[in-house]
Amino acid sequence: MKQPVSNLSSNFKINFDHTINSGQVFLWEKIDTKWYGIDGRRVLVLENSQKFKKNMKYEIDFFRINDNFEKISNELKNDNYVRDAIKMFPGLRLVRQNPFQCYISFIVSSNSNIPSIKSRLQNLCKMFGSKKIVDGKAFFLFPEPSDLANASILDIKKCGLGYRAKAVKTASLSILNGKIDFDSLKKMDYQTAKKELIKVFGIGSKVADCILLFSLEKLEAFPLDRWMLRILQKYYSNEFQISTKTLTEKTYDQLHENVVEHFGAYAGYAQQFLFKMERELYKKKWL
DNA sequence: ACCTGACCTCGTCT
DNA sequence: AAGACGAGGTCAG
Repeated sequence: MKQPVSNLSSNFKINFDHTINSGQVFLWEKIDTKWYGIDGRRVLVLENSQKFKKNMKYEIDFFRINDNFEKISNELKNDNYVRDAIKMFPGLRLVRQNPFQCYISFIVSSNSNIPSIKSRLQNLCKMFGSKKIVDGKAFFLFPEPSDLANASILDIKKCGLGYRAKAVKTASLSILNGKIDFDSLKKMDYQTAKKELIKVFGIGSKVADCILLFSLEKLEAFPLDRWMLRILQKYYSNEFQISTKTLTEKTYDQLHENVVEHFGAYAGYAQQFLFKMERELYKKKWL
């Protein structure tokens, strides 16, 4: 039996450039050689060739260092295209985000491109978040649920959210009144947690999957956005039937079921590699 | 139940 | 330089 690789020693294979530039996170910027990122009320700071020390609990958690990536990637490599994508971006990883920030980020993402999403989130932080100085630089932390729940829709709109402003306010209220509780959602199975999320105004199948995958421990979540549909159509026309029409909730679920059957329990990881590969191919902007 | 159009705004392209 | 276009979807009719 092969000795398991120590998680702390294998993690420096993580490539922060690739991981941050993969559409999972929006509030990161590179200054000189360091990445600075907002995650809830924290500012994460990382160097390119960062090695994780035991006391970096928060960073270890964020970058999912304790996932057994050897095992996961071995399983993913059963699929040829995912295998190629892993070969191209071996240091790409999923991250584990602050749930509230992730929730709002993807509500705000609907029908938008990444530069717009980033701009809106930055504006929300500036208007509703508190300031923190790190390395002599000023950062604005992500607002708390109460900050956005108590804000006026008009003020939220000033951040460039358009019709999404109402959704951000009501979704934040759902946190305050307990209709959405992230710790409970983490404990539920994928399907049950997803049903709860979709009850929230502004959250559909795709956004729910992003929240589940990037912040609520559901690695079988596989966000089916226009890119992923294009990818499935392009490389997997033998495996999946993709119609050109927009998916209804039911057809979405059906396709997701087939996708998990094909890619396995770590389908979410597969999605991240495929998404990264295809968007790089078209030179799409990340941040 | 499924299908279609409308939707705010902004970065990018011409 | 101004105008059109489309973007990691969702909701209502």
